[in-house]
Amino acid sequence: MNNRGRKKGADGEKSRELLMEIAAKQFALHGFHETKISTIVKEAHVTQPTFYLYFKSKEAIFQELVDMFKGKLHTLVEQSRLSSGIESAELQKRIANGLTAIFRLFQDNEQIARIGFFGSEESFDMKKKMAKQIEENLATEVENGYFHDNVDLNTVAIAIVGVIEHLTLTKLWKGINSPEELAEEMTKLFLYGLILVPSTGTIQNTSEL
Amino acid sequence: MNNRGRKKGADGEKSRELLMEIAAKQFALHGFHETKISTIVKEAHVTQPTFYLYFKSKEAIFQELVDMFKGKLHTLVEQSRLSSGIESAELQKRIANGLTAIFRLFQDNEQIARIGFFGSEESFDMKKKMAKQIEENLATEVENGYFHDNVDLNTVAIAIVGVIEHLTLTKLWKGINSPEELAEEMTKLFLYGLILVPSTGTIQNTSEL
Amino acid sequence: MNNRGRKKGADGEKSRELLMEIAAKQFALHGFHETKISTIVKEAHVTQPTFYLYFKSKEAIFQELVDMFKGKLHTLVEQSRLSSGIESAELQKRIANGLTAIFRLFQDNEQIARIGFFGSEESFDMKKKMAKQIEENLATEVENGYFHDNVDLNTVAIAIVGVIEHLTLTKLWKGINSPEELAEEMTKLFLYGLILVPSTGTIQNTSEL
Amino acid sequence: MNNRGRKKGADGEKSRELLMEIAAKQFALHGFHETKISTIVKEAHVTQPTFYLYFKSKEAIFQELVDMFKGKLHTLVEQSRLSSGIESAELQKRIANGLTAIFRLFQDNEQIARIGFFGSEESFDMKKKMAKQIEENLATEVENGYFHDNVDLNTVAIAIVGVIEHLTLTKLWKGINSPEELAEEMTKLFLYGLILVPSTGTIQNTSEL
DNA sequence: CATGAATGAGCGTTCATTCAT
DNA sequence: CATGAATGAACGCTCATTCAT
Repeated sequence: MNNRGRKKGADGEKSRELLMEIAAKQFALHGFHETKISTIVKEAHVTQPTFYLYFKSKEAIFQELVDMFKGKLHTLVEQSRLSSGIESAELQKRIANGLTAIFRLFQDNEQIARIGFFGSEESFDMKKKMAKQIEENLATEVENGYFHDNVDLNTVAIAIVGVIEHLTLTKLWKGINSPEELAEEMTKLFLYGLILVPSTGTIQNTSEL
Repeated sequence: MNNRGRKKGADGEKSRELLMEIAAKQFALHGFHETKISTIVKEAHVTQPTFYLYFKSKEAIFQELVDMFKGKLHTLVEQSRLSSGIESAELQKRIANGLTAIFRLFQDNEQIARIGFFGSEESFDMKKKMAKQIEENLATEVENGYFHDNVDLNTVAIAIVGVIEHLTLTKLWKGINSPEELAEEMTKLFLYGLILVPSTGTIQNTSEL
Repeated sequence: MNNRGRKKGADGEKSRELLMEIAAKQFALHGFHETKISTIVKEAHVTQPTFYLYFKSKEAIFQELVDMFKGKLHTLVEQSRLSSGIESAELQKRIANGLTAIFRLFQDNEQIARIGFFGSEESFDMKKKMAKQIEENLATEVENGYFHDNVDLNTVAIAIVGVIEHLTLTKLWKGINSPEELAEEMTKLFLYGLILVPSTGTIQNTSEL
Repeated sequence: MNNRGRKKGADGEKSRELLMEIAAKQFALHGFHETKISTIVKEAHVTQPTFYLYFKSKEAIFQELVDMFKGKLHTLVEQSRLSSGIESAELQKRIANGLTAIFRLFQDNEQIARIGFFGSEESFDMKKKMAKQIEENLATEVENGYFHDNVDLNTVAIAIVGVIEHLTLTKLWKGINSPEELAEEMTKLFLYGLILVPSTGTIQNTSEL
């Protein structure tokens, strides 16, 4: 006599999660405007009113997903701050570790990352904040005498974000490279540049930078 | 002083161009799907049928704008190929010039660039092709003994595209830096990296990369 | 006494059928292109989206109606084939029965018949097939020695279809004659023709007309 | 200094006729509502305003074409009345001649016939009038002792119109049979019917078919 | 005689959202 | 907890028709 009219073991929390999962996939695939509630509910085998039982609106569920990513990113930043405090002689390794963590975050949360970092209107803000933090880290390294400051640190920070972004889209999410690989390549590139220093045991042209 | 506020007998070519201009702005601002024909024609002070007098469909005008950007990019690439043939001792300058040209293109054609490079489905393709061309250039520099190949050239090329992309969005189009400035910073960064080489007249660690 | 004037929570199947009914009437009256969804839904006291709740498109509902008629016609043909197998001395009666069945079909399904037989692009095909079947029947009668073949049987078949068509439009659907009446008249006409055989003391078959 | 701005020897009467010709073709092919002014003028190499220089509206040119057919049909009827006055012993031939004339009219004026006889709202009326005249002719033949009246003459008349209509569409306009052939077959069919008179040693009128 | 440019009115269709049950 | 049924608002597009030149 219980379960009357219920569809196979309906469970509010379950439905909600299912809807979020499917919505994440759809938003990641097609963006906000091209994702249709009707598609989401169809795939979740529930009806449209059920959707509105759990989410106030299309905007609401989208924002919830964006916030999820924001949270993960925030956590990462918190942790990285800690680790950045540890003074270490192995500069390259330390930097690579930081980047690896970022790429891993993107790899493990592809869908909400797509939404939060590429599909939302807040993504600009998030990237800006990320750049800011990187800039601060860079400044520390300069102070510590590891990095020169011949290039504008904000520009460098923005460049790093741009590279992370593009490598994630074209390599990481295509399965071409692992987080570790990408992190290592990036680190080498940003640390030492492309120039081939003639090992004539003499002075090189980095001086005039 | 004639023709003021005239609706009938106006200049067709002008109407067409006006519509394109407004459409470009709208597409750049809101993307394809969120741009409404009704908005475009309202801003152009014409009615909807007038739009269809000049464009077959919403898709058609969008593609026309995308193609405009593709054309400009193609022209740029053509020219850069020529100049890249000229062997020059001033490597840094040469690279900076190439980047300056790209940033200038983006600066002078902001709207269609937004559409073609950021808003269209072809944008991925265009970036891929751009990366490919950059990779080829890098390979030449390696052969010529200017660059090392300690990092995967394709990864570098993709990184460069990512940096151009992000700097354009966050610096160039915000009016913070000029094409020349951005090009120079980028060149320095990618050529020499961030590492501060202790000028103790000794060997540097690029060797073990 | 409940449900009076209710818009929400109404019976979906009923709405669907109501829409089909009205659509049938409209298509029959004005043809496909001049029938407007707006008219249909207005008459059904629902809004346009409701229409699309039940039918994929204007084409879809039209085709559904055409198919309904095709089905009925097919069924009729199936049955008539069976009965045509029964050899009978009463040729005239048998033929009249066949025609009666056809006219009854048209009478009982006026609207979808109008659509399928007069308003659709398939109508030509259906008439052609109908003629073909009639031609086959005629050929059998010729073989059986009932009919001569002084006239081309295909022409006769087409003529019969033409007569059915026109009598349906001008007599049956105007309520002037019953299926039986029309069938009998047609049979007499096609069997014996109009000519008056001079009663020169010999037998002539016009007598039993 | 004349002809300034004129398109190649523009001549009002010529343009008008050209438009009518093309309109006739289009109306015949696609019916009234599916024929577009824009298509007509494009094919005539004139602009839309030019169309309205010669015709008040889409309805107007359509009606003009319908009237053309009505005129031709009227003329035919006039003539046939005259010829029907001539008493002749060769009944079959006389009737065939009448039908031939009708089929010829349809053959020589296919396009306006399609419009007037099949596509217009007046077509019913025209067919009704045609049937009426045929009925009168039949009545005369009955009075003259040529035809029996075992079948309702109005029904017969309508049947004849139906046959003409359908044979025109499926045989004449498909180029399968000539007016003469169709007329002869129709005549034989309607005069003598399909029945095979058993040749019980006596005369039967099927012989001379 | 003819046109380039424009429009009012309307059509088929879609989507996020909401009742009543 | 869930649904069947419905809708307001909007969108892309088309067509016959009309000015001003």
